[in-house]
Amino acid sequence: MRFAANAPPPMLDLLVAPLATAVAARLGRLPGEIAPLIGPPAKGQGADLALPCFQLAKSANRNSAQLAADLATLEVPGMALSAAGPFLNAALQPATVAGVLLPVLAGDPLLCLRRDHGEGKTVCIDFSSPNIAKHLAFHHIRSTMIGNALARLYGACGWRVVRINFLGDWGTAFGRLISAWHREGLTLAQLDAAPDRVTFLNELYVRASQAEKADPAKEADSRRWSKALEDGDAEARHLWQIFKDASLAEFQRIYALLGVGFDSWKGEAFYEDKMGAVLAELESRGLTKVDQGATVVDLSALGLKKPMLLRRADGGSLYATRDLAACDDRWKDYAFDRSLYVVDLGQALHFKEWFACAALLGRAYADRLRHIGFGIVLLWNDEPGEGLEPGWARGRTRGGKVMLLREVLEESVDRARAVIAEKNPGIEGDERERIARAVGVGAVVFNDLKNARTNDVKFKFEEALRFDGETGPYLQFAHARLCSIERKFREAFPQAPAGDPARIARDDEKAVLIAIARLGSALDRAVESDEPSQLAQGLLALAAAVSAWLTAGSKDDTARVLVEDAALAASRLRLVRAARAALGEGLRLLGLEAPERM
RNA sequence: GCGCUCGUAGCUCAGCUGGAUAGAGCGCUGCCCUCCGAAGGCAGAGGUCCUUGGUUCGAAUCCAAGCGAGCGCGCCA
Repeated sequence: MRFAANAPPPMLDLLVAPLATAVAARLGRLPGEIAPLIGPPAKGQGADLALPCFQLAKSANRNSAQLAADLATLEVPGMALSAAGPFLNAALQPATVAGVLLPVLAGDPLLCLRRDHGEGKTVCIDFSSPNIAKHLAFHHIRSTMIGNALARLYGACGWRVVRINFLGDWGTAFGRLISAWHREGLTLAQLDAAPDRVTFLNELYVRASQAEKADPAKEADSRRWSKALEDGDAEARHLWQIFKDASLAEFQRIYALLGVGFDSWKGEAFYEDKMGAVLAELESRGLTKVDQGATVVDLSALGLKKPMLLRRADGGSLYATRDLAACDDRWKDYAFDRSLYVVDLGQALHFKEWFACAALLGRAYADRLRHIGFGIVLLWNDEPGEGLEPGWARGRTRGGKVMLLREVLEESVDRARAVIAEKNPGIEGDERERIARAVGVGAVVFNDLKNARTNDVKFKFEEALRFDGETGPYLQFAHARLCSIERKFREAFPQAPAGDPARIARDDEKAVLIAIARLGSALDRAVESDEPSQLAQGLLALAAAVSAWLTAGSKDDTARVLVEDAALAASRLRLVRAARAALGEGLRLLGLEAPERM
């Protein structure tokens, strides 16, 4: 069983424990047997915890409704118990919840989003992995930000995290580029002068392809350069390195905007001379055979009907072999306990195959590999043509061009800047620019992370870049409101009293506390299922509770944080702090910034 | 043909690993700013949870079959 199956996380456990202990004592069971049965109640019951009594009744050979009624007579401090048919409901007093949680969070407000079950363990995360000399297209956001979020989520659970960008930096395209570069007599100065060096290389590539179609001699020249590059020719390698450096510099601009970094940039080229060993090992063990000139490995023993291709008929290497060689290298360097490959679901079979191949080779790491698949980006097509209905379609838009990640981010930042100028004209200059980036980028990133990763993402500019509803800016806004109240509190109460959890008495305040307490289990689920949306949904629930609470204060003066009674205000401020820290940390774990104003 | 991912409100999606009357955002209707930030909140209308069987005290959730959609299935990565 997985670790989380019957171990409630600390925060929520603090609330559940007294109930579990009391029930266990009455029934002669262990609290650890009862706690996992306690879950959220049905809506409209006015309860915070619920215990369905079916299983307990069965094992005690009793009627479930009678058992619930019996348990409802228990006395648990700070809780009102009631039976509703076969359910035991527990309504917690706000002050009780506050008394349990606020002192813990005062010590370390990030504790609600920290776990330690990854201590001493290492996870490798292979993500983003673009091809060089090509643009980061919009769809690259998926691998990049899912991988980034997972890296942070694992980190929050105590794992040592190795972030790997497995660059696509090898292939025949480079022979073509080198050939055209020479033919056109280009210089490094010209490349560096380009507004976008990847665009420069892209256009060179397009010209080269067209030229080759018209002239076999040029095609032959490309092939010569490809061969030279493979053979380690100094000039070819030098130019290849220039193309690679220029591409990485452009990538880094976007990674910086997204707040993403990597520990390893070893790409495909690095493994070019390291695949022979893996192939030789497979061959020497008699696991391979030759079929139609290609070298394949039979995986039928592991339930895969078709063999996997290891080497082309012309002797060229294939990327399954490259993945195996890279994995051996990572195992040697990091001795990982888990290794994630954040790659779209279209490649599921490829991963299944080479994972099986690793098992066949008896690799110790074979069962530590996980393919983290995700759905594709679909774009709305208004004019499909030929009488087809408008609808969601894979692929390109705007005249057949791929949508670039940078373009989408810039458009979103522009929109955010306009909204800030309108709603909060007091924010100007550098600060406005910084916040526009945080909000605009955050909107795009959260849109990508809020739903299950295996779903396809349906992208419409107007809808993905809106800032109302369940969006990144919605979370950021709730955070900014809390920050604002903290600022005003410091002005209004320079010498504030300490605050007392016992003064927390409102149901909407309790709802905020419970939403915070549930974040820990959301983090557990996010890591165990490699699913950032689990935390995203938890944060939406917290922000909704915060917004309802704070908005109540605009109609009802007594509901405000900043009431005249300084002791009450200070008490409520402790809740503001806890919620602000939880939201801010949750946003950061997903890879969004949490501005204090917006 | 085989495999993978899906099918929940008009649209886009949640549904905490089997629990009580299935929830949210957008859109629609009606409210709430002399403002602790309306990028917000409250209320309302709106669903044979694709179908049929099975397991179970209990199924949107697990199993099987079928229907429908998308994507893969030997020299690209």
